Amino acid sequence: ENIFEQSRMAPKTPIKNEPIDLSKQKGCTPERNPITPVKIIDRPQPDPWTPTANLKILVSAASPDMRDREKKKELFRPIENSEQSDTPDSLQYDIVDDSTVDEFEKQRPSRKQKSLGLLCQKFLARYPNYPLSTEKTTISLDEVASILGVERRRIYDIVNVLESLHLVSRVAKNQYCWHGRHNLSQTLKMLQEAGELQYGELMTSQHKEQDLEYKFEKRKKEAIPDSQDRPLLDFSELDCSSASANSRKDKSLRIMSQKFVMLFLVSKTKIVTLDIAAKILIEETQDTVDHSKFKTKVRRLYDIANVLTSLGLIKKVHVTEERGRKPAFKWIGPVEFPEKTDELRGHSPTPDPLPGTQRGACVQYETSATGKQRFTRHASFNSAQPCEATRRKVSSEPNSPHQEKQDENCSKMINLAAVCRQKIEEDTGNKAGDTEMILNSTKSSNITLPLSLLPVPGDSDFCVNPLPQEVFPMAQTDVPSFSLPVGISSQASHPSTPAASKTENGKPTLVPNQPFLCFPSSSLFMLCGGLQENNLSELLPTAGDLGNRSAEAQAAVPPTACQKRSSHKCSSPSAPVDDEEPAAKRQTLEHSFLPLSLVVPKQPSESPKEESSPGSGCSAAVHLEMNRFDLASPAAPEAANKESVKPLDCQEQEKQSQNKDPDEPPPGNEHISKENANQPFQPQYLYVQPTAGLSSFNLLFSANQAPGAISLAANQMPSLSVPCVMVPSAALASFPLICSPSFTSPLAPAPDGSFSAAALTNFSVSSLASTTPVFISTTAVVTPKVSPAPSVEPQQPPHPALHLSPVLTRSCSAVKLDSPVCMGHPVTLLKLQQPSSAPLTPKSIRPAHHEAFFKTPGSLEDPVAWKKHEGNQTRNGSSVQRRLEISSTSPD
DNA sequence: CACTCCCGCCAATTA
DNA sequence: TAATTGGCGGGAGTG
Repeated sequence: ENIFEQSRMAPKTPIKNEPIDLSKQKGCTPERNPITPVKIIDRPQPDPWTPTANLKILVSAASPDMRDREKKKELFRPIENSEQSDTPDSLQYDIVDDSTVDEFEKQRPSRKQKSLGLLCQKFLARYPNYPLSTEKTTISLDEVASILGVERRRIYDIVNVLESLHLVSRVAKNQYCWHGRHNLSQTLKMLQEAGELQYGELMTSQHKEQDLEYKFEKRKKEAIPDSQDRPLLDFSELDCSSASANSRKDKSLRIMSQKFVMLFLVSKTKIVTLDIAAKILIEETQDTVDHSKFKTKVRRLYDIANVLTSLGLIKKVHVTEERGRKPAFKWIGPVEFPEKTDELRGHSPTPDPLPGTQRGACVQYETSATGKQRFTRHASFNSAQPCEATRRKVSSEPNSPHQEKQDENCSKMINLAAVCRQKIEEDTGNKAGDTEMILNSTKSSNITLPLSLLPVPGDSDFCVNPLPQEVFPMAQTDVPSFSLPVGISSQASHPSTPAASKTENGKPTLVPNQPFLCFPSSSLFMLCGGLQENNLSELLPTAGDLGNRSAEAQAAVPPTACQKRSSHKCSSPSAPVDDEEPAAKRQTLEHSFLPLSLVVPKQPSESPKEESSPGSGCSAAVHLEMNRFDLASPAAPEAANKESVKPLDCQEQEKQSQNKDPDEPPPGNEHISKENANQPFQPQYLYVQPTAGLSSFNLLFSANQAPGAISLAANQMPSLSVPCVMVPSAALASFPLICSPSFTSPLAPAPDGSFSAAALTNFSVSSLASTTPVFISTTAVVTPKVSPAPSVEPQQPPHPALHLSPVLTRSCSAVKLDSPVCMGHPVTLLKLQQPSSAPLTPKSIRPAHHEAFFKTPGSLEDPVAWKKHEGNQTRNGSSVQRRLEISSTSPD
C-alpha cells in the first residue's frame, strides 16, 4: 500500500513512503491474496526505524482526520489497486470528507481490506522472515499502528499471535522485538509435543462425546496434576489452563493461539474445524458450553486464524460433514520440525549463522499475574536474543520458578537439552510418567521429523516435499530402527531392496538395519479408498461426529494417543501423511481396520534417564530414542468395525495415561511397547500408496507374504514390523482391514522369521532380547504396567524397550506392560479383536467411500494390485513414493 | 441466514 | 493515576 501511495502520494504523504519497502518478494506469501500483491512485499531487511520515527511524528502531528483519510486511502488503494486512484490524492484527502464520500465508497474500503489478515500481511511484510542475527529489529507498536493505519488494538491482535509463535517477543512497553522465523520450527515442535500431550487423543477422536470426556480429562489434569503438568509443556501456555486461575492471560489470545496451533500439529489430518477447536479451547467452561462463549471463542479463533493464514501456516478450507459444511482450517505449515540441525537447514534460507548460539536462546518467561508461569523457551538462536533483555515481566515474575536460566549460550542443541532437562526435572519431580511423556515426545518429535511427506520444515514455504529421503535425516540416529515416513516406509519396508536403497541413500545405516518402517497410522488408512483430497477434507475433518467417524477418530486416535503417551514418535510420521491423505480413505480404513500406525512408544523408565542426562542428554536422549524407536503398529485389526469397542475405552485410557502416566498400562490398548530397534530388520512390507489416479488403494504388503487373505503374514523382524494391508473392497468391506501382526520375536537376530499370520497386528519387538513377551489375545488383557521408570540407565538403553503402542482402535486393546525390570522388557499385551467377520457397520461404510472406491478404477484393482505389488514390491515402493509425492503436492 | 470478523468499549495490568 | 494491554461481544459486511 505504502508503496503505491508513495509513488503517487509521495508528494503528499511522505510518511507513507518510509514504511515499507517495496521489494516484494517474499517467498512467503505464496498463497495470499492476489489482490494486493503489493502487500506481499517483503523486505529483506528490517526497515530502519528512524524514518519511522519521523513518520510517527508527522502522523501524530497530522490531524486525526488526516490520518483517517490517509489510512482509508491507503487501505483502499492497495486493494483497488490501483491505480485509478491516481487521481488527485491530495485532493482527495481534502475532498474526501464530503463529496468524496462517494468516491470512498467506490473505493470502498471494504471490510476485507481492513481485515486482520491483510493487516497482518502488511505487518509481516515489514520484517524479514529470517533476520540476520545481528540485527535486532524492534517494533514499536505505535509506529506500526500509525504506519499501517490502524488502531493499536489491532496490532495487539497480531502481535499476540506472533508472540505465541515466538516470532516476536515483547521487550518493553511499546516495544516488541522481531525474531522472524528462525525459531519457528522449534516453536512448532514444542507445540507439537505439548499438543500431543494434551490433545493427542482428542485430535484423533474428535467426537463430541470425546470432547466431553476430553474436557473431563482436562479438568482432572488440572485439578490433580496441575503443577506437574505444567512442567511438561514447554510452553506454559498449555499449562496455563490448569495452572492459573485464569487471569486474563489465561484466556489470552496467545494461549489460544498456541493451543490452536497444537491442535493442528497433533491432528492427523491437519485440518481443524473451528467449532471443534472452539470446543476444545473452551476448556474451562467445559461444562458450560455457553453458546455465547462458544461464539466468542470462535471469533477469537478467526482472529488467530487470520494471522496464521498470513503467516502461511494454515489455510481455510471447508470440511463437509454429514451435517454440512463447516469452516475449518488446514495446516499448511511445516509438519515436522527438524531438530536443531534440521532447523538450520530449514532455515537455510536465511543465512543464519547460528551465532545465536551464544546469546542464544532466549528464554522467555511470561508469567501471568496469577502466577502461572508460562515460560516459553525458545530456542531461539540468533534472532531471539534480543529478547533477553526485558520481557515484560519476566524478571518480575515472582512466580515462575522456571525462570531458570536462560542460557544464552546454548546452541539450539543446548536449548533443547535444557528443555529436556527441565522437563525431566519437573517431570520427575512431578511425575515420572509425565516426564517420560515429554521426553518421549521430544524424542519422538525428533524422530518423526524424518517423515518424508512432510513439508520441509524450515522454510517459509511449505512445500511439500515428497521426498522422503530428505526427510529421513532422522535417520541420523544411529539407531537402526526408525520410523519411516510414509513414503519412505514403503520403500523401506520392502525387503526387497528398493526401499532399502532409498533408505540407504538417506541413511545407510538405517537401511540395513531398519527393521521396519513406521507408517503413520494415517497412511494405513490410506489404503482404502482413495478419495481425493478434496473428498478427504470432507471426511476427515469432521472428526468425530458420527459413530462412524468416531470410529475413525478412534482409530486415528490410538496412534495419537500412543504417541502422546508413548512417545510421540509416531505422530510425526503419521501426520504428514495425513494431510494429504484423504480422510475418506482413512475412514474407510478406519472402519475396517486400524491404521497401522507405528508408534514409537516411549519407554518408560528409560526415557527419563536419558533425559536426565544433561544437555548432551538431550541429544543423547534423542539417540536413544532413535534406537528405541518403536513402532507401534497398530494392530488394528479390523476392529474398526467394531465400534463395539468403545472408543471411550481408548479415550479413557488415553486420558488416564495422559493425565498421569503415560506409562500406565493402558488398559486398553494402546501401548504396546516395544523395543528397540537396534536390530536390523528388513522391511517386510510395502506400503503402496495409491496412485494419484487411483487414489483408492494402498496396500501394504508384507514382503513375504501375499496378502491374499485377510490376514497377512508378516515377517518377523527383530523389531517389529507392522504389516498391514488394507484392502478396501466392497467385498472386503466386511473386513477391510487386514493386519498382520508381525511380531517380533524377540530379538531375533535372525530376522525374519516368521511371521505370524495372525491377523493381527504387529508389534515390535524389543530390541533386546526379546525378553519381552508379547501377548496377543483377542480378549483384552490388562496387565499392570510397570512402573515407569524410575531409575534407569541413562545413557544406555541397553535394551531399549520400545513400546509400541500400537494403535489400537477400540477394537483392539493392547496393553503393554513394562517389565519392572525397567526398561527391560516390556510385555505387551494386545488384545485384538478379531477381525470380526462382521462387516463394518453400515454407517461406517459410507457410500462415499465406496464411491471413492469405485471411482477410481485403479483403486479397484486392489486385489490385483496387491498381487502385483507383491510381485514387484520394489517397484511399487518407488512408485508409491512418487505417488505420495505427487499426492502431497497435488493437494494444494 | 450463516459465516466472518471489524470495531472499539472498557477492564485488567503496567508503568 | 495514566497508559498500555487485551478480553469481549455487538453487530455489520459478505456471500
